[in-house]
Amino acid sequence: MVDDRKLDVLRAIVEDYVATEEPVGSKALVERHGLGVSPATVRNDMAALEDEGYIHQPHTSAGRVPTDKGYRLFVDKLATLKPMSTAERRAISTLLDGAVDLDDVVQKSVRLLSQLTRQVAIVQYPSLSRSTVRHIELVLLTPTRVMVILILSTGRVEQRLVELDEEIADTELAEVRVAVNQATAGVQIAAATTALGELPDAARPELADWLRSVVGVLTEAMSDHRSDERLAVGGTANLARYGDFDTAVRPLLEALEEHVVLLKLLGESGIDALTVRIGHEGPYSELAATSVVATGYGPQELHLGSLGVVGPTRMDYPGSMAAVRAVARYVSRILDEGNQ
Amino acid sequence: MVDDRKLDVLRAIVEDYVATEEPVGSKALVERHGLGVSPATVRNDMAALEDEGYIHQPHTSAGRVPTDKGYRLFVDKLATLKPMSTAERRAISTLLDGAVDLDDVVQKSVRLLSQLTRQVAIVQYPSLSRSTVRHIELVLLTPTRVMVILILSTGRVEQRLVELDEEIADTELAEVRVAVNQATAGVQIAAATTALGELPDAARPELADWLRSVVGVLTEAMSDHRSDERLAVGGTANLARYGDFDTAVRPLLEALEEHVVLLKLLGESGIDALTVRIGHEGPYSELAATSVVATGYGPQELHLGSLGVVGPTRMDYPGSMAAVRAVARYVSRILDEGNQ
DNA sequence: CTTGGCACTCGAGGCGAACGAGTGCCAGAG
DNA sequence: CTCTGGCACTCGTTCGCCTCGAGTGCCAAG
Repeated sequence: MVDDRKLDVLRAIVEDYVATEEPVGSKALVERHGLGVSPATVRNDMAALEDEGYIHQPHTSAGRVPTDKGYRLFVDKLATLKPMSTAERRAISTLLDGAVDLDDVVQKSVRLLSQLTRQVAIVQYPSLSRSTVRHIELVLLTPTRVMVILILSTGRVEQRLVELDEEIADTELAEVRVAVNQATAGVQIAAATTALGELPDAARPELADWLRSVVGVLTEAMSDHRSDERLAVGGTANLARYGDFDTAVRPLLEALEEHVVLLKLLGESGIDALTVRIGHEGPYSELAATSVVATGYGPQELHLGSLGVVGPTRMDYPGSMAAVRAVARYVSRILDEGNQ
Repeated sequence: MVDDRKLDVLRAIVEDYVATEEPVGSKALVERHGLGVSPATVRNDMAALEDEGYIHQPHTSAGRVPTDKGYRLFVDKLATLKPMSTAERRAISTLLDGAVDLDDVVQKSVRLLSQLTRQVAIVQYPSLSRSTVRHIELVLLTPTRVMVILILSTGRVEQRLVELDEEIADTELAEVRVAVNQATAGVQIAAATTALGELPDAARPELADWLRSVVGVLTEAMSDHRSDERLAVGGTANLARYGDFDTAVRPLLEALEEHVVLLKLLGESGIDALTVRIGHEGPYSELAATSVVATGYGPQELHLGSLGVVGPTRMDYPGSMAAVRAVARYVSRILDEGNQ
C-alpha cells in the first residue's frame, strides 16, 4: 500500500538526494520539508518504501537513496514540470531565432540544452529519410564532371561529384535536370528513390547513360544513412560536477564517443512524447547509472529526429524534462518556418 | 653543464614517468634502463638536473618528475619520432581514402587521431578564407526566392536563401549566374568578395537590384567566420584514463566546450611545422597541466587549417607527434586530390 | 496509527606507529 | 676529477585502533 504521505516522503527523498548527493535520513527530512510528522513516523514509512523497492539503504545506519523504481514513480506520479522562467524562454527564442542554417540550429540547440539543464545534451540531425526533395541542381564543372546538389525540405544540402564517361552539353544537362526534378520535387525520399530508378528507361535513349550516372549518385546520396546518424553533443564539461567518476562519468564519457550507442539511447520517441529512461531501463548495462530524458521533434506530426539530455540517474528530472520539451518545441517551430 | 649522460637520465625519467605516472627514483631508473652506472651516480646527475630546472621533486624523499622545461628539452633534443607501424599506416590510408566528402574526411581524421594517440584529438575544418571559389549556383525556388549555393575548392558548400523584392525570370537569373561566376570562378575568397562588390554597378542596370541582393548574401556567406571556427573534437573518453581529475581533466573538459579556446590552442602552425606547446607555454593558465601537439595541413604550401591532440603534459610526445604528422599529411593529400 | 525513547550499527575521521622508497652526503677507490 | 658503496635521514603511505555521530529498528505508551 502506498498512501499519500509515503508518496510525499518519497518525493522529499528524491528532491533532497538530487540536491545534496548524499543519502538522506529521517531527521533531516522532517526539518527541511514541513512534513508535519515526527522522524519516527517517517522512518516507518521509509521502511515500507524500502520493502516495496522504491528506496535503498547503502548500509545499515545510513540514510536512504532512491532506487531506479523510486525515480520512476517520482517521474510518473510526483513530478510536475518545472515551468521555464521568462528569462529562459527569452534565451531560447532569441538564440534559436538567430540561427542562419540547419547546422546552426542544431549546434545552438545542443548548446542551449546543455546550459539550461547543466547536463550533457544530444541533438540528432533531422532525419534525411522522412524529408522531401526540394530541388536537385546539376552543375557542369568540366564537360565530363557534374556536381550534383540535393536540397531537402529540412534545409539539408548534400553534394556529390559525378564523372561521366562521355561529354555532355549544357542543353542535354538541362534536360537531365528537368527530368530528375520533375520526378522528385516535393516527393519523400523513399518515393523519390524509386521514381529516379525508373527514369533512365523512360527517358530519351540518348540521355539514358547520363541519367544512369546521375541517378546512381543521387540514390546513393539519398540512401546514405550516415546523415541519419549524425549527432551533435554538448555540455560534456557538466560531467565534471559529478563525483562518482568510475560508475557514472567514465562509462558515459565512453558512450558519448559512440554515436550508435547514443542514437539507441535517444530511441524513437514520438513528437511531444517526452521519454524518460532511468538507469537499468536503458539498453546498456554499463550505463545502469545514467538516465536519459528525450523527445522527438519536427514540424506538425512529422518526426524528424530526437533530442535530449543524458546524465546520472540522480538528476533534476522536472527541470530537465521541461527544458527538453521547450527546446524541442522551438526547434520544431523553426524547422516548420524554414519549410513553408 | 648538461653532458650526455645527464641527457640520458632525463630521457629515462621522462619515459618512465610517462609510462608509470609516478615519480621515478634513482634505483628503479638504473634497473629499467641499462644505464651502466650506479644509482648514486644517477642521484648526482639528478641533483644537477634539478638545479637547472629540468626535473622536480614533489617532496623530499620522493622520486623526480620532469618539469615543463624538462619536457621541452626532451622534445627538442631527445625525442625521435616513433615510426608508425605498417598496420597503423594502412589504417590511416584505408579509413581516409574511404571518405566521401569534406565532413567525412574531418570526422574520420579526428576519430583516427584520437585512436592512434589515445588522446583528445582536434581537427579544424578547412579555412574558408584561403580557399577559392569553384562555382556559384542559383536556383529559383519560387519567382521571388532564390537559393544561393557557394561551392569552394575545398569541397565546402554553403547555401543561403535570398528573398527578392521583385520577381525574376529564368533568363534573367541565368544572366546573374553568369555574371557572378565570371567574376569569381577560381578566385580566392578575399579577392572574390571585392570583385562581387563591383558587380552591380558594372552590370546592366536592370539587373542591378537582383545582383545586389545575391551579392549581399554571397559576401556575407564568404565572410562568415563561423565556418573558419568550426572544429571537430574526438576521443574525450581518453581523458578518463588520467588520474588527476581536478588539475588535468576538468579544466581540459571545460576548454573542449569552448571552441574559441581550442582554436587559440591549435594556434597558427604552418604546414609541416609540428608545434608542441607544453603546459604553461600555452596561453591559458588554467591549462598549465596540458600540452598540445599540433600542425597545419593543406595541399602544397597552402595552410587550410590545423589539427592536433591535447592531453596532460605527461603524454607520449614521440608517438603523438608522429601520429599528428602522419594524419596531417594524409589529409593534405586527400584535399589535394579532391581539388585538382 | 503516531510518537518519544533507547540500544545498536557502522562508516567517517583522527591519531600514532611501523614501513619503506628515496634522498643527500661523505669518504674511498679508480 | 669522477664514480661508487655506505649510511643516516626524511617523509608520505599504510594500517590498526579508537571515538564520534548520524541514522536505524523496535517497543511501549499515548
